[in-house]
Amino acid sequence: MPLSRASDASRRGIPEATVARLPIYHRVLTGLSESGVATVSSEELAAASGVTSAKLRKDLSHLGSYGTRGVGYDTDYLIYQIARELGLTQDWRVVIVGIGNLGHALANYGGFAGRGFRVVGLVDADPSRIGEKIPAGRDGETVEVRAIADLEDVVLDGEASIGVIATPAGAAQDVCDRLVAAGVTSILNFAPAVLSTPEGVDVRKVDLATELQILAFHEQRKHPEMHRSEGVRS
Amino acid sequence: MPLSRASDASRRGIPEATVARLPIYHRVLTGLSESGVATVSSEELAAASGVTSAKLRKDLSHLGSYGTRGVGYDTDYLIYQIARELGLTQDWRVVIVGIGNLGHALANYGGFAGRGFRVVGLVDADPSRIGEKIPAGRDGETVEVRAIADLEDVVLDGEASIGVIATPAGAAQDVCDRLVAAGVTSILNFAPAVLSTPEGVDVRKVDLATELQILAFHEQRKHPEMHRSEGVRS
DNA sequence: AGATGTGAACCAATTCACAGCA
DNA sequence: TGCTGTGAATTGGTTCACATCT
Repeated sequence: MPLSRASDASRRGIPEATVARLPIYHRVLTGLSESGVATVSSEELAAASGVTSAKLRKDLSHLGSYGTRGVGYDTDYLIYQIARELGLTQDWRVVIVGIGNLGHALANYGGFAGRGFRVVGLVDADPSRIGEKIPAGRDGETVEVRAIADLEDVVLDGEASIGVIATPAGAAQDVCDRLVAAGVTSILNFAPAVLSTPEGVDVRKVDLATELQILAFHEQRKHPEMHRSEGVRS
Repeated sequence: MPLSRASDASRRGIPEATVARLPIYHRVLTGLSESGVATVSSEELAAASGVTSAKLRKDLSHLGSYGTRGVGYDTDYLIYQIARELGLTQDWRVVIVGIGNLGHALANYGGFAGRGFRVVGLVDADPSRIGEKIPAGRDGETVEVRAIADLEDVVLDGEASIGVIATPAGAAQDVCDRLVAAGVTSILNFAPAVLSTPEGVDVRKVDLATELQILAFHEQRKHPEMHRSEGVRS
């Protein structure tokens, strides 16, 4: 590959691990800005974000050179640059499928509005929920729950490109297929199921049970006496 | 380091990336077993889990040699081995703090019971919720919501070692400190806040807004024409 | 002086490709 | 023959340490 040439650290290819941390920096910086902090050093921002300063600087270096040597980073300028890189300056239209407790929690999660995400549609399979108005976003706006049969219309009318699946596992693949067919190209999946999608559609999975199991694994290792002494042949 | 010697791939040090995938294999295998599948090849299990077969085999090799060459893996035996490695054979006692929609969703999430997790306590700061009985686990059992002031008692009485934080960001660090002081050594944090904990306490973070932002980043890259053509000096 | 930005060294994870066993 | 298990090669990510710039 040609490697293009020279300087340009920004264009093309920010490491995935870095992308996963940018939202944290963005949130921490927003908090600092609201507290009136105009400038931060990599040391300070790193500590507040729970990473090392070397990692933070390397991460930011992938976006460009936005710091000042001997001084640090301008809080608001850095917020803007990260937001731009993440695409937070656009507004992303999101449809949530499955309005149980989890879908409900997602719908009125405060962190979406103000970060470029707008919930434009809610869909549920339970007929008794249809028509229910759910507060979405920070202010008093509400979104009405519509029938699962209308899923395609909800996506098209709302011009949504992101779908959130908060249904039981059994329904997830079908919902996924329909979301994709209606034009959704990014999916956040909370159902404990492995989804298959065509090329070009991104899926991220959040699995509550998995997270607990990972914790349990480490927890177990902290208490060696509990090892149900297995195998190893005596 | 001495490397102990020979064979023993299992004891000490399963890679973190492998640990994160074991719960998926476990769930997929459970599904296969319920469908009457007695044997799987790495190819089949990998496809069903959304990974490559080489990765799957490498992952499983860290637990030991539980497959049969030319044949594959015995479904139930592999389920058991993964469960044992993850500590799913013990019962983990979990306290959930913050019983909003999210906490509610977590409390009656079906995937916990039957995987070794038992919700032994629910705590909320809202006085109007105290005393409410929430169904937890697969059967009809309920757990009563108790006051935030009782947090320490709930942890101690329930002998919980795992805490789940589903409070607003502002309350998270305080709740975390109190959980740790009461003896919790593993924490699953849903609040959008960076927690600091003493050595020896594990924290995993699940951040809904972060996940969406990562999706948005990739979504943005799919539509280059939308780039708000910035900088690069003309 | 005091911080950033970054090459170089290091470590972890993935992929390749095949030896070895049922 | 067919599939597992694993060294070797590769890729990706983190840490170190310092040259560089304000």
